[in-house]
Amino acid sequence: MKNKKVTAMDVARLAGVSQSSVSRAFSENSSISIKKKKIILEAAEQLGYQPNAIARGLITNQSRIIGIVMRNIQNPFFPEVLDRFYSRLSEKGYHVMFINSQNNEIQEEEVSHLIEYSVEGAIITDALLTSSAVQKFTRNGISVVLFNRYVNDSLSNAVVCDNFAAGKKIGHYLIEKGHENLAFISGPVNTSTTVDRRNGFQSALAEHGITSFLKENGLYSYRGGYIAAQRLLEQDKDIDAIFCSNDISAFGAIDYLRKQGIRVPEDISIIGFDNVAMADWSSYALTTWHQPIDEMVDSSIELLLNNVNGEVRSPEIQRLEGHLVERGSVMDRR
Amino acid sequence: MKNKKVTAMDVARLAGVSQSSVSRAFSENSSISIKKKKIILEAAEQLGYQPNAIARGLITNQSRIIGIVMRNIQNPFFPEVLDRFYSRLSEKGYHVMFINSQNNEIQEEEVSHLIEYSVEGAIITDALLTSSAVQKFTRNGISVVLFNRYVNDSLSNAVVCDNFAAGKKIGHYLIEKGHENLAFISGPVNTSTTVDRRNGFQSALAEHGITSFLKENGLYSYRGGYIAAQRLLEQDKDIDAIFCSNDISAFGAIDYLRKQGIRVPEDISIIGFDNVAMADWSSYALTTWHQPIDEMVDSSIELLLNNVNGEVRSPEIQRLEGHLVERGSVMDRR
DNA sequence: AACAATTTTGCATACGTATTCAAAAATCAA
DNA sequence: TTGATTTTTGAATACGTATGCAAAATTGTT
Repeated sequence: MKNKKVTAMDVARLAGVSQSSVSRAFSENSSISIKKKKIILEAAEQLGYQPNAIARGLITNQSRIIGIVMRNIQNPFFPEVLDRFYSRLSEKGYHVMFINSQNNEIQEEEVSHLIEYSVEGAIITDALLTSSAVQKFTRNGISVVLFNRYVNDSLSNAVVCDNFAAGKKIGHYLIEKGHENLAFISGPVNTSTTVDRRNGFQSALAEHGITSFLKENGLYSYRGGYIAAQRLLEQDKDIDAIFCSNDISAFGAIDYLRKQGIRVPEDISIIGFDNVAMADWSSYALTTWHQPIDEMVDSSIELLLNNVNGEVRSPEIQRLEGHLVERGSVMDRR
Repeated sequence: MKNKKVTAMDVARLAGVSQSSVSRAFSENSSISIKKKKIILEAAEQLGYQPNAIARGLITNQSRIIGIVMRNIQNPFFPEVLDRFYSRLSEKGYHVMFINSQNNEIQEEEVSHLIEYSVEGAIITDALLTSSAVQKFTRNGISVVLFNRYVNDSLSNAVVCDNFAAGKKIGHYLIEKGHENLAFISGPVNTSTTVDRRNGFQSALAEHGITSFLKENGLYSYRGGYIAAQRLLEQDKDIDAIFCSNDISAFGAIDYLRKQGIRVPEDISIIGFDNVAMADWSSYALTTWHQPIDEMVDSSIELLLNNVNGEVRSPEIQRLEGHLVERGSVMDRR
């Protein structure tokens, strides 16, 4: 038989006070005498009272929930991002509603779910917003920040790694290490991460008089990187370095090369992007670009919470700087 | 300036009906004429009305939220589990409140959060419940299922892989492949997964007259597996196979052996447990035991939802059968 | 002791929805 | 057309909490 739920009214009766006093005992910055508060908390403990966040949310219009919409949860980069978001948000008293997304653009249903629960903000990782979605969030006073992706439509706040600068530095780095015949394995085309990383890379190569290089779409996946490497080598056997625009596809590319008896980095250098945990595993020892996840998460949350009141501000895109991590997958050919 | 929230009252006014009719228009199994429903839905669309799940939850005492408490989110096994739970739960109309846990036992604060939001159930992965926590959940009518872990205290439902049977089959498999000097890399001691996998392994070895084997704690991590392998080899250079009780520590063990110039599987065979995606990567090509995540998730949800009404039933432990996945890390020495 | 100032507390109410109950409307059968 | 039956609909209410407002209580000053 289901127990009857314990409410503030029950606590009030036991403690000999009013329901509003019980509510004040559980709030910060409320006027209540120390003595009465003590009595109330003891009564609550005795009854096993737990404030009802749903009722509180209805009254205050503050759910204390942040929605995190995440794609590619099985890419090790994103569990790390989720871990960091969770830490920071729970420190600030927020709870996380998790939405596992499947599409490049957040779906109407996903938007509806977030609005239904009056989330106080939404972090969208690795996906984009339609203008209809932006409108719905804005109309409902829900602050949104795109994490790791952005669009130049001036509608959404975003926090990304400075991918262009990173791609450029990677380009210079590979050339300075003596590589001449470079190739690029991208993620899904037209995503801001792919475009910016490739454009930065291209910019660096152009400065060295290299006006073209081979590109294949690695779909940001292990298998995609494996196949992309295969396709690149079919086109040009003299490639001496490949910039993979994420770590997972770099692992796939490395495994393809190894299967062909091509040594990494002796024969072909591989560099990745993200710096996931297994980049450090000695079977890969991947040289890669470290994304500043901590800073990106902190900036995202700051941007998010500074808009939770629904103030209309000009959306901004924050680009944060990562850094190179040298391990063993890039040869020094000088 | 924040927009005023659109409510069912607003829709009612525009549609020329009552608020209760609007509510009925958004509900299934409500009595409302087709004509009126159409008018109401059009008015709602025009105003951008979104039912308020918080208000609904207060009335119905059904939050439609399931809490998922997860540890070790950066172990690739768990993002896959989260992905599957999310899929199944959203199909059934549930939303996921995500809690990233850090301890072997779910914390009081985490219990309080779940109760506060009146979650309709909670999945606890890779962690345990104190009896105090069980009491609180029960008192609040919240169904709980432990995923991948259990305790023999008869208080909590649990769904696990049949780890004992798996460990036993792995033991027989390695011996049948001609290995004689076996070792075991465990997870944290006293966890049900470690204990059952080791006990099953031990049982198989005993049937072949092998009464002891070396064990080291690999902490279910890459670095832990790496160091455990090192310690094992320090103790006995003639080990010819190591059963690692999860894949991540198997990757660490493999990398340690490779660093020492010890070939896997020619010199030492390695077998893991879980069958995470990178077990299939050709740099590891890990032979491993596949955990039946889909079935485990389905059983967990069935167990969970069959208790959402808070009916008191004898807690049960469901053990589901996995299977061996042979790749390239176990040598056939016959 | 009396009065002023401040703090504490309870009453009343609202938040937005779902649902009970009964009235109104619609439908059906004779 | 009338009466019986069924369906639809709105009024009223409750869900559990937070808070405004004013009364009550407490504290401080003269």
